[in-house]
Amino acid sequence: MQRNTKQREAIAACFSAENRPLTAAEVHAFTAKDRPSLGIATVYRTVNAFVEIGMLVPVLIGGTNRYELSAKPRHHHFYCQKCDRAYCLKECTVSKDRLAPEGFTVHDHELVVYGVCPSCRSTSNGKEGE
Amino acid sequence: MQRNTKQREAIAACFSAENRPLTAAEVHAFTAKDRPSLGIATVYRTVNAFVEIGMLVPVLIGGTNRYELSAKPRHHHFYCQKCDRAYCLKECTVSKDRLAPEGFTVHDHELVVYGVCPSCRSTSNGKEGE
DNA sequence: ATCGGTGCAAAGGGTTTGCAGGGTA
DNA sequence: TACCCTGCAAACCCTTTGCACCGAT
Repeated sequence: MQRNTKQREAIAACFSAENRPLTAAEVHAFTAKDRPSLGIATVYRTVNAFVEIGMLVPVLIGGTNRYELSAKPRHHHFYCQKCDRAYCLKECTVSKDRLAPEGFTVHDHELVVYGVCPSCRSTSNGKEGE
Repeated sequence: MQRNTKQREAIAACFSAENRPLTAAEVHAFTAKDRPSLGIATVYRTVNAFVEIGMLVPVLIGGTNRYELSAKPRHHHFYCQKCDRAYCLKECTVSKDRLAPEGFTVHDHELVVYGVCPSCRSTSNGKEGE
C-alpha cells in the first residue's frame, strides 16, 4: 500500500502544474525549490511507482525517459530541439488502420513532432529554465 | 578527410545488410563475427562520424540510439517490444499541415508504431522474460 | 511499532573521451 | 611519413539498487 509523503506530493504536483511530459531531472529541479533535500533517486523510485499504479505513463522521446499523467485523452507530443522540453499536442489524428504491413501486430503508436517551441522562438534563448 | 579501414567497411556493411535502424550494440555484435577485436568505442565513433558526413541518420526510438542509412525516402518505424528490434515502414502517411498549434515551428516528425514483429510472433522467441 | 519511503552512495547500462600504438593515404 | 583510426580503459550521464534511518499509518 502506498503512503502519502511530502516528497510524493511534491513530485505529483510537478506533473499537474506543468501538464507536459517531464524527465526525472526536470521533476528534481522543480521540487528542489520546496524540498532541496529530495534526492534524484527518490524521484526515480516515485515516478516508477506512479507508473505502476497507473497514475503516470512513460513517454519515450528525446533520449531521456519522460512521464506524464495518464488521465489524459490519447494525444501526441512536440519536442523542442532548443530547450529539450516536451509538450502535449491535441488529440491523435493518425488513422489506425494499416499502420504496419502484414505480419506485424500493432499495439500502439506515437507521433513526435520536432521543432522549436513558442518560448524559444520568441526569446531565442536556448537551454534555459523559464 | 576520412580513411577507409576494414573496421569502417564492416560497420557500413551492417547497415546495408540489415536495412533497418541499428543500435551500436547491434552493430558491434554483427561485426564481432568477422572482426572480434573491433571495440564498441570504435562503433560509436564511426557511427557518429557517418552521421556527420550524412551517410547515417539517428533514429531515436526505444530508449537506445539507433542509426540508419540516410539514402532512403521519408519513412517511419516499427519497434518490436519483444526483441527490441526496429524496422522501417513504408513511406510517410502523416499529413504535414497542422502538426502543431500556432507558435510552434515544425522541423520534422517521426511516427513510431509499437508491437510485435513477424519473427517474434511466429516463433514466440524474442526477449523472453515476461 | 510496523513497514514503506527517503537519502546517500555505489553499482549498472549506454555513450564518450584520453592516450598510445597501428594502418591508410 | 603524417595523421586519422583503433583498442583499451577510464570517465560520464542516466537510472537503479543496497543500506540504514525516517516517518506515515
